[in-house]
Amino acid sequence: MVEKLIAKKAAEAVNSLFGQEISPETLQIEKTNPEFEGDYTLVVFPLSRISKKSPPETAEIIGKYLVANVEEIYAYYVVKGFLNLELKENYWIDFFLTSYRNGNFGFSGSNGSKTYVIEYSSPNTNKPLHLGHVRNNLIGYSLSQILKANGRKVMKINLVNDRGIHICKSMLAWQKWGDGETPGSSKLKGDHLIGKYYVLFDKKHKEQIEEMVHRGYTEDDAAKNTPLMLEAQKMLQKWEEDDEDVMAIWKLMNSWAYDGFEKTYTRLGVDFDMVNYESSTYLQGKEIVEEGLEKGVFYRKNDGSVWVDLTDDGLDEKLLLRKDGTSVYITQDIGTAQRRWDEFHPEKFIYVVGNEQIYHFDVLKKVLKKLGREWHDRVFHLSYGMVELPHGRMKSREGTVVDADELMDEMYETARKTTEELGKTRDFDEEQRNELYNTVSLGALKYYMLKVDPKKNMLFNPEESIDFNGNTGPFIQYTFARIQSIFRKAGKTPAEFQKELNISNIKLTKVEKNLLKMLYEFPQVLHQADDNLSPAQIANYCYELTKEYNHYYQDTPILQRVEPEVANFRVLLSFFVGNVIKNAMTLIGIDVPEKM
RNA sequence: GGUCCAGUAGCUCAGCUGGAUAGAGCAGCAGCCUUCUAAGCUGCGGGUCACAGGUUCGAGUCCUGUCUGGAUCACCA
Repeated sequence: MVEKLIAKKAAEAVNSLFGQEISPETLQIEKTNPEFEGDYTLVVFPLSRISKKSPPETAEIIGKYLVANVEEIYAYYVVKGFLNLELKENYWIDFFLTSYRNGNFGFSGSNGSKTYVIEYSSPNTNKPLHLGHVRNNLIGYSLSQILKANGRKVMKINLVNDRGIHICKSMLAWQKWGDGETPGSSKLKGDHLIGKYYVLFDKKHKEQIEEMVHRGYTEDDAAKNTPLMLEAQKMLQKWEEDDEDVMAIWKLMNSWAYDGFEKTYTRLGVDFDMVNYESSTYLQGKEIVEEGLEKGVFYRKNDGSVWVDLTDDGLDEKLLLRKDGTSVYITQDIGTAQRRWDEFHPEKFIYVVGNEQIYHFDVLKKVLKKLGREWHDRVFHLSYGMVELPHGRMKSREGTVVDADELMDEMYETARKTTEELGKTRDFDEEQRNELYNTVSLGALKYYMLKVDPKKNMLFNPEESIDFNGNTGPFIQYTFARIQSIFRKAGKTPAEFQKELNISNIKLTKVEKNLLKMLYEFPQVLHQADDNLSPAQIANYCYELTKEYNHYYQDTPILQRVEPEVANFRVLLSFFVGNVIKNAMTLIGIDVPEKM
């Protein structure tokens, strides 16, 4: 990286000019603002104390030194306290020559065996996936791609919530009013069928509440004691006792849910290395609670329940085991964390879970620390914000949930209509069309959701999400497709251009240099996205690069009407840009079409 | 009430560890297809970076306080 080199040399300059040792890391090297001459900027304000001269004078002296002593630097320009350094054009050309053919430019090879465990998706088996899950899945999948690109070993885990009272609700409703309906008989996707009965339960439950309130119950009492609710609780008990009939329904209905989820995942393009089920993990963690009791970091109340006191850490007392000895949510997470540690010794445990659970993960970390697990600080909760709709939050009860499958259907339909209106697919066959509409609609959806910083709440505006112009996925896909069309037009492959490449007389245009600089940054962007666990940084980089390239494409002849030597370079530069776009888009889970 | 997060153009969002005159897209207006794909490009208008202090040569960025919005503080998961 040149920045490092410049910093090192600048430190040498300070040392030899002003007789002061200074470490290169303390120097600020930045990209030069585009409105000024130069490529990199040394901020010299802090140095004027050392030089005992004004910032511009200091910059002047250091600039002179650097041009004289650093081969790569061609010229310097002083603006106020900023020393702008221009590299020799050769530097960029060399970069181009060494990198443009590298199909994995920016990606690190595998470095070591450190595993990153990333848990995401984590659906409930009582209803289909909705928009919130979509954000979760896209973030989780993209992060794992980014981690891999940085050479990490990644273990993607889906922890399915397949037990509990909410599951019993849909089971009960189906049992009472389902009349044997199956996905096959109803032509409904399995998860949707189950969701239907979950909603039905809620409806009937509400009717009963209303009726009881009429008879003088308070709303709260009624909600806990409707015949339906009592029956659901009884069902949960039976489930825990392994009751044969209940187990049979449970297994049957869960299998429907899994079929449905599988289809949604496949369509979304996300996957997992491992699936855990809460039904088999919910008992874990109990022995660790015992251990905590022995160590004296937990305590038992008179009724037999077990607690941890986190008031010294600014939190509250937290229940770890109920008085009847059964475990709660946190108990289970303690257990699964321990199991993941034993199995993988992860470098990091990443949990992609909504920000409403910040407190829960705080507790988890603190409890692990109290238990003396030295790996407690490897637990990282990637808390993403809510997805809001123009009219407020999604609420399943009010029917304002955006269903994942329906959403993808609608996006597909929009992609089809738009594409046909533009007349882009006249020479496509049926399969090619289908593939393109899928690619474009998913590209739009994924980009729309990933370009936003995960931790922020975001607004899902249906009209904007299906927009294919401007800062959108299809905009980037389109640019990639245009680049590919250059090769079709030329009737030559990149390899053939490469053979004829002769760069000795090439003079870079301003935009070409900009493009090369942006490409040069890609590896750093990739590191940054890894550091910050932020797909949004990749998405935004893609957009910037694409915009710059479109600018180039618009007013620079690339293939035609230029001398062959120049054309060769420009075509291969385009190829390089295309490759980086494609690779970067892969990191956010988006495919790019050859033609659109 | 405690804790956490957010507040940047009419709308949706960038702005990485403090640096130069705060950027995109959408929406609005005006232009560009005998030329490599117009899902593109160019231009115009649009800002008290919630507010007030502070630190600093320098603050949208850091600190303190206030206001607004959201989340959370279950023997639910």
